[in-house]
Amino acid sequence: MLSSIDFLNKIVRSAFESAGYPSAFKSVAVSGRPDLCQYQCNDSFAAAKEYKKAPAAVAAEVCEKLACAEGIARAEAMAPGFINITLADDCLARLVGAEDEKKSRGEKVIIDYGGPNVAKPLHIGHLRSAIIGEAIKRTARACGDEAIGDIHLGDWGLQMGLVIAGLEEKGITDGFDTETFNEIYPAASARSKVDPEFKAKAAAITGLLQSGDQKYAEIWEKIMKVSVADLKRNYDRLGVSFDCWYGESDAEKYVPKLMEILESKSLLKKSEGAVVVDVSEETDTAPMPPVLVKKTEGANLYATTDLATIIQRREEFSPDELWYVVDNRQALHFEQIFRAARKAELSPGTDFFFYGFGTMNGSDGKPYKTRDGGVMSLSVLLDAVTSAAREKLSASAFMAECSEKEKDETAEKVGMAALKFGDLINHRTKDYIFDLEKFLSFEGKTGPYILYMITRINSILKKEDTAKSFEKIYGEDDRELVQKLLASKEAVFYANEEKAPNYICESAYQIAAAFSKFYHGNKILAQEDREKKENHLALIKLTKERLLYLLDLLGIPHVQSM
RNA sequence: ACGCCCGUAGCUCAGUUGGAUAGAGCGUCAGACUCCGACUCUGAAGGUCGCAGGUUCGACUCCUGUCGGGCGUACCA
Repeated sequence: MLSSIDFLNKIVRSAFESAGYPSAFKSVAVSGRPDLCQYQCNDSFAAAKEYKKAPAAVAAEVCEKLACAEGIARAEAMAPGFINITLADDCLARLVGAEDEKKSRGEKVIIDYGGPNVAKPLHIGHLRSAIIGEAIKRTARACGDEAIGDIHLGDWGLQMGLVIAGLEEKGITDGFDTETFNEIYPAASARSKVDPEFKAKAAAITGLLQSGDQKYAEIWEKIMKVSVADLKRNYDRLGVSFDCWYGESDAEKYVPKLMEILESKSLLKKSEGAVVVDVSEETDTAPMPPVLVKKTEGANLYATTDLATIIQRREEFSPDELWYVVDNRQALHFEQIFRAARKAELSPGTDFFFYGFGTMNGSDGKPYKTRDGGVMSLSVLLDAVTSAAREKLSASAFMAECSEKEKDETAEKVGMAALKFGDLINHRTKDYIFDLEKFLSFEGKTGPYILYMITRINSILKKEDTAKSFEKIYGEDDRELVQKLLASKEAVFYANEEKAPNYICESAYQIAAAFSKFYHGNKILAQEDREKKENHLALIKLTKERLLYLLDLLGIPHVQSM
């Protein structure tokens, strides 16, 4: 599929040029008035200003040039100066059926997302980073970037000391599993808040571990092995994968180097006992707190490992860009990190970006909790979604003859599709309300609705397929479907520009809905006109391919039938 | 106190460089199955885009002020 906007941009640009307004043209857009035209260009207003003419006159001149261009069905100037363009059906069909252009190799990007802590159960706070980060990564790749996903494990902080201390108390040295962690960590964490002695012990263990103590290093290795395997299971379930499983422990090796650089550039300062880097700038209108790199007692902090990680990534990958897909609430922290990294030139030539996301809330608008007010673990949530999907699917006649195993697999996929689509349809930066029933519904903008439309296409193609390619539009319904397919090209582009997967969700829904309308209005298999039938089959095949492509960018699974 | 984000239909939310009549889903109401999967489709009602100014040919979008909500502001990550 080729971009209709790219296609039109070339034509309209040359029309502006030959009409004598070479510098005014910027871009064509999908029309906001589909009753008038398919595409519009508003740059006659800019041209009018620049060349001191009436917008309507400019629009008329440009339209005159456009009228004879190939592929254009209509180009009309409308008061006060809009340029309205409609493409010819055969042009639309040609664009939608064409092979994709090869993407040139873009930037090398490292995407930091996921960010789970080792030996602590994944909870719903980790959900958005994982699924948004995954969608952003896949979209970036589709748009030509070389994207590397790094999970950035929290495997080196105080929580490791707490878990080890907890294990020691119970005399556990081996044979533990994630269940053990689920018990030990919350208990140890709670105890450290009321029992200073225990906390000191955990801190001491953390210190020993970090300074290379043999005994603790061995326990740490075992914990890592068990925990990482468990994390992989959870992320697999979500369709999320990482190229690198590096963690804070890997960055720790770069801390001496970091301190050396900061020292050599005279950026370190003592402040209230701690060692800090001042990152305030003269243009700041608000106070900017310094970055703390060493605690009073000399230990490292969050910021220290984040900065060291930048060095690590530079040495291994020399990335053009570094993207952090992290909770909005860490915006200030990363602003500080970016400033410190630039000031110390930790990775010259690398641009840093913070792509924050909002929280998932309950129906009360507050962060989602379990019934007793605790933090809900991710696996509990995923199980709940899957079993609700299983329940829903039990009404399906199409599932009746399937084995229990197949039913389970389908329910898992439908559940994940519901959850991920329900999340990603919301704008990344905003909080949203988790509503399982709504997400799982077959009606409206949901994952299951889109999957359902794919199963309908599958049903038809199973009965009759075609090897012919799509080349002809017959009526309003298929024209609209073609336009929605073409529009998805721009949706992917904008999603990548803004790191906003909701554009892709919306586009997938638009395609599915347009297909559904087409499906209801046209008999495909019973069509007597052979050529028309072949074209319709080819069109729904294209539709299916496009939907699968968009779902894949979102990291959303699909099913053959449900 | 300061800073950032949000406020759009009854509810949940979109809204691409400022563009034509502000959109969608759910819900409500009225319709559509002898037919490829009706868990679907068609149509209708529903709005002073929090409020007040300003910039502009044109503002949900930009600027200022104001009200309401969320979050953040050095030794947790």
